[in-house]
This record gives sequence, C-alpha cells and structure tokens, in this order.
Amino acid sequence: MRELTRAEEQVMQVLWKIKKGFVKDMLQHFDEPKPAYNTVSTIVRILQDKGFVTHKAYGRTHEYYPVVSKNEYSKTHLSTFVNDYFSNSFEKMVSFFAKEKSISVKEMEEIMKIMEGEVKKQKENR
Amino acid sequence: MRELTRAEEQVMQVLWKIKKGFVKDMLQHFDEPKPAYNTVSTIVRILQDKGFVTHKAYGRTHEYYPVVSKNEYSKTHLSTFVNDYFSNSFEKMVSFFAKEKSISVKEMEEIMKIMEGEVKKQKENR
DNA sequence: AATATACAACGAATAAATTAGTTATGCAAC
DNA sequence: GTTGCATAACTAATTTATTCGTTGTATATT
Repeated sequence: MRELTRAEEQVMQVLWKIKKGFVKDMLQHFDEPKPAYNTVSTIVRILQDKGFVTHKAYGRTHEYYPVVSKNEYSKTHLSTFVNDYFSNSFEKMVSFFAKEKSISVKEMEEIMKIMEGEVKKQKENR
Repeated sequence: MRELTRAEEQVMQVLWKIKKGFVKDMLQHFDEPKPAYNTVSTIVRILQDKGFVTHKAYGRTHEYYPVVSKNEYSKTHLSTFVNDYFSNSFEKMVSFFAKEKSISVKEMEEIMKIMEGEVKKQKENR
C-alpha cells in the first residue's frame, strides 16, 4: 500500500470520519484555516488515483468514499513503524510503552483481559 | 518535537544504529544505491538545525551524535499515531492488533507478563 | 613551499508536494 | 434560450524536500 502525504492524510481522516461525502461536505470538516475548495478537490482526485478513494457520480457531481479503511491503513502504517523502531516486534513496542507509563494501569488491565480472551480463542482453534 | 522527512529519518536510523560517526561512517551503512557524500552531509546539517543531532569537532571534521534518542522519537511518533487513528487510546490500538492476529500468542503472553509486573509495581507506589 | 587530499559549507538543480486560480460544462432559475 | 451558479478537470504557481556539484580551507605529503 502506498503511503499518504500529510495533506492526503488529512483528507482521508475527514472521509473516514464522515464515511462519504461531496467535496463541499469534506470542506466543512477542516479546521481553520480551511483549504480552498479546489485544493480538496485536487487531493481527493489524487487519492482516487492512488486507490484510496472512489466515487459515485450524480450527474456531474461526485460523492467520494474511502476504499481503504482507516483500520487497513493503520495496520500497514503501524507495521512499518514497528519494523523500523522495534525490530518488528510488537512485544518490544508494547513493553516499551507500558514501562514508559504511556499506558495506564486501567488500560493495561483491560488489555490483559482482551489478550487472555484472544489467547484462549486461538489455542482452542488448533 | 519536529517531524522528520523521509530522507532525514533514514539518516537518523543510521546514526541511532552506529551511535556516533563521521559522514563517511554513516555513508557505509546505507543500502545500495548509496546517496552521495554531500547528500548525507547536507541532511545531517539540517538535522542539526532541527535539533536532532549535534557534533563534536576534531579540527575541521565533525563527528555527529543523535541528541534525540530513537526511543524519544518513537514515543512522540506513536503518540501522534495513537491519537490520529485510535482516538488517543493505547488500549484500543493494542486490542485492535491483538484481534487482528498481528501479535502472536507467544508475544501476548510475554506482554501480559510484563504488564502484570508493571501494574503491581505501580500499585505498590501509592 | 607546492601539491594532493579530505571535508564542511554553500548553493544550484531537480523533484515532489501543496495550493489555488482558470476553464469548461451542466443544471437551475427566470 | 440566456444568465448565473456549482462543480470537476486542468494547469500554473509556490513551497518544501532532495540530491549533489562546486568551492574554499585546513591538513597531510612530498
């Protein structure tokens, strides 16, 4: 999957948020200073070329949809990060942030609960 | 902390790996096709302006050091990511990847062990 | 001292990304 | 049908990032 530039990512974030929309709809969801209509229009067409977005035409106006979901994109994005910064080990990454206290006790307890469930589930399926 | 461009990040990865070095040392650690000496030299000076790197001068030649550690940078980097993609919740992020099977059972068990230790430690310190 | 070498600093050239003006077309209102 | 408006497509302009040749200077070599 190709990488998003900063401007492209901003547009994708908006589309992910609103699920679908015309350029003018997207425009509303930008913080001030809002970009020009044409700026968004150009970027969304680039995103279409890159395969992140598609559109449905109503006459001459286009309603855009994400093709790549936020989850899909975050998956490849984080994998690259884990690869580059934690020699491809999720464990290293999570441990680091746990020790750094970036993850609260409450969150850790919640994570452990979910992992227990996952571990059990995956062990059953053998 | 400022963000690194792609080229800058590559140079930082090399510096983080070798701990310190002259431009010619860094150069050796690039994959083919290696960039030109001057390219690396320019980028490392930009990194210096941005505060990611400093140098010790030996006469006229410079030995460069990272000022921002890989851990520090990865921390802000991941925080931004968690913020943008998981509404600032580590728990959401980790759960997602656990369910996606991006994290192996072995890794999860290891993570749980570390978290148990962390939770206990943090609860003691009250 | 003259020459060669190594390197930082500078700056020019190119490439990539971003921004937004201009144009053309279709549709609505009159 | 003419006018005005909305929008996609195109394109130009600008900004930012990347790459590396050129220059100047210090140091080593003879």
